[in-house]
Amino acid sequence: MADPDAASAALIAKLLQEENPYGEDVYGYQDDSDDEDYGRAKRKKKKKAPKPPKEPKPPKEPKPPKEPKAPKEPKRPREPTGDEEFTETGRRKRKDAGTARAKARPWDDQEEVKFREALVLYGRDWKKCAEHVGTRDARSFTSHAQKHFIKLCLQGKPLPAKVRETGDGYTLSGKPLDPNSSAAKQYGFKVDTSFTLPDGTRPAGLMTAEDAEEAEKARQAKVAETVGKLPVDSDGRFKVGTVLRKKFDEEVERDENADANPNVGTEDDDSAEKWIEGKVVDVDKDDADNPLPYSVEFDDGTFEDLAHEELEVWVQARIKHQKTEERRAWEEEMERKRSEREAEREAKLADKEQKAAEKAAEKEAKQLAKVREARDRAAAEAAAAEPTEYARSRPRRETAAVGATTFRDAGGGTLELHPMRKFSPSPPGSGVPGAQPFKLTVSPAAMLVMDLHAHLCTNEVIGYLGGSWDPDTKSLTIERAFPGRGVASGMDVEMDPIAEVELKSQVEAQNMKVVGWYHSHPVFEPTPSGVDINNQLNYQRLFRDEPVGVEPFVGFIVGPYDMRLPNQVSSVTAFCAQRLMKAGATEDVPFEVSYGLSDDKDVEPLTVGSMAAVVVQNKSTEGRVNPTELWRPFTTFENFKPGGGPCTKLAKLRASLCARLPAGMSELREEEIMDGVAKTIQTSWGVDLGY
DNA sequence: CGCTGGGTGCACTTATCAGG
DNA sequence: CCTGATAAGTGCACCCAGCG
Repeated sequence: MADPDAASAALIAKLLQEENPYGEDVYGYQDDSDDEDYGRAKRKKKKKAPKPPKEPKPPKEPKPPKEPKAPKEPKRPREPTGDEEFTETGRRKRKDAGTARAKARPWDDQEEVKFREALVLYGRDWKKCAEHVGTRDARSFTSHAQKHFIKLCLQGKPLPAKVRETGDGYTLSGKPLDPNSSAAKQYGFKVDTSFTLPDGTRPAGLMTAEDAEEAEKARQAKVAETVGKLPVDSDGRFKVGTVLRKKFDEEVERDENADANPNVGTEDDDSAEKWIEGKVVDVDKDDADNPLPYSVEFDDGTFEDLAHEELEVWVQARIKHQKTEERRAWEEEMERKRSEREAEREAKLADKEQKAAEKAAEKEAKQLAKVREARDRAAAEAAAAEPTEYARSRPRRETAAVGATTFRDAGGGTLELHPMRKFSPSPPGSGVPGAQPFKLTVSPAAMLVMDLHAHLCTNEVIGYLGGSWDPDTKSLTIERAFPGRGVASGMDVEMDPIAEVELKSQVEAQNMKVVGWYHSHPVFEPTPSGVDINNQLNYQRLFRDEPVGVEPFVGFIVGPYDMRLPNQVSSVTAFCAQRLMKAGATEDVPFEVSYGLSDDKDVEPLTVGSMAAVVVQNKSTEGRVNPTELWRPFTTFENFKPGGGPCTKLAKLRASLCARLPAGMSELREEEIMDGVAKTIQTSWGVDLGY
């Protein structure tokens, strides 16, 4: 797996541990805008002296940013007065158990309509909202709204604009919703249970309470196990024969590695230390006052008398050392397996090539034989006609090796991500050396389908991009994306060969050319891997426009669920590849391709259809995304600071696609399209999204 | 019986006013 | 301007009824 991913997830996990995004008061509830009215209305019932009403204060200037309030010490809960009972969480238990209560009455359709209207009209002014409904008081209204908001959050639907004026969060107050609050929990903020780091752990932010509990239990079990490994007898004494290691601190050179590579944790910094085995050869059991009752013989022939504590430290150190070695072995094993798979894959590829080459060679040989035969015959005839001189001096054709080496050497093709280089700032397609070889324009329709496709699968997805190439202006236009059925294998995708052919004919059926391909990096950055670069080079070669000397073919990578994204919008990068010479060796380098968006006015029915189709196409895909799962427990991640409430994958999808809709589209239309996508997911996948 | 949704008590916080 | 009183708002946990 990609290291950057692991590293970043770990980073986030750490961040989350360090600062709970919900722990601090995100904002001090300072709604400056329209408080006056609000407050006055509230106060009306208080009889005021018939003072001349104060002239309405001018709209308050935005208050100077509040000084960070001195950390309020949490108020002491009232002293327990005796027989009061507390919940496990420290709350006082309710006393209303068994008391009579108002009859619950479901919200009927009319009330529901009024409810929605009220939110649109009055936002969080609950009094006015309740008045608008007419048949409910403010308390009922807020109760209903609380749950309504949570559902909107789950579905990724936006709050009404008027509500957002007083806060983006999906709570009554506008603060970010806490997915672990019991109010939210019962509405099923299910944490993505499939997302694990390469070492099998989960980032802290994605742990459920149960997960965390389990992890803690496991940790404690491990501690117990470690302690249990101390080789002591029933009296707590080290046994004779106990194997120890001794650390020779004086020989330890603080190696530069530790400094040069800060990623090497302190846990491993004993790698440079020297260890030597030793054995307890005698224990002075008789004299309880002897401070150094243990006689130890080390493998270098030295003896030492030691205290119990020293031995314990050493044994613990030894266990720890073994652990790190185990880990190292595990990592090596993983690496070995990975390269094995890689080699296997490459061998397969090479095999394929070889077979193709053999076939081609065979064909060539046959043709050659034919030609030879004809030539020999002609020569024989000529020789018969003319003396042998010509036959002997006639130029001979070297039989070239006809191994169609369309694939590169095995040196490339790793799964490591390669940083992309940038073209020179000269205009794309200008022909200036170093400039981007063509102009690239992408339609929102293509972006929508690509992004949607990537959001639907936890595995990598793959597809083609159809459009046109204008050699005169050197502009490449991508009009539509054609989602393929991917055969995902780990981090690498290949397209089902049959689907590939189908897909090509689909593109052609719409009078387009294949001008690019796309794939996704579900949870890591959209930077091409060696395999991606390889693929791209092969494609480029295949689609080369020889007369113009340009390879009008571009690769897109979509990164939908990278935890590091600053907001909900996926990152999408375009790249092409070049083979460069470097110190006599070739190096294949990805270049970032800049692109513009065509200014469509609306989303055509055809695009809506494509989006529906890709949803349906993936309904029984193995790595199908669970849309109601949490993508991450926060919405924004700016300057490494998590912000906002929980974000489900559905919310992520909606928001990301929304950002790709043609500019200037009405909110109503946006919602219509997004609701359409969500509903398609709901019906075709058979999941309840509450739409 | 478990799930869903309406309703409410508790323990606060926040905004505002009146009186000093 | 400060301060205490007070109304209203808030988050949350929990209760309860209806439903499949």
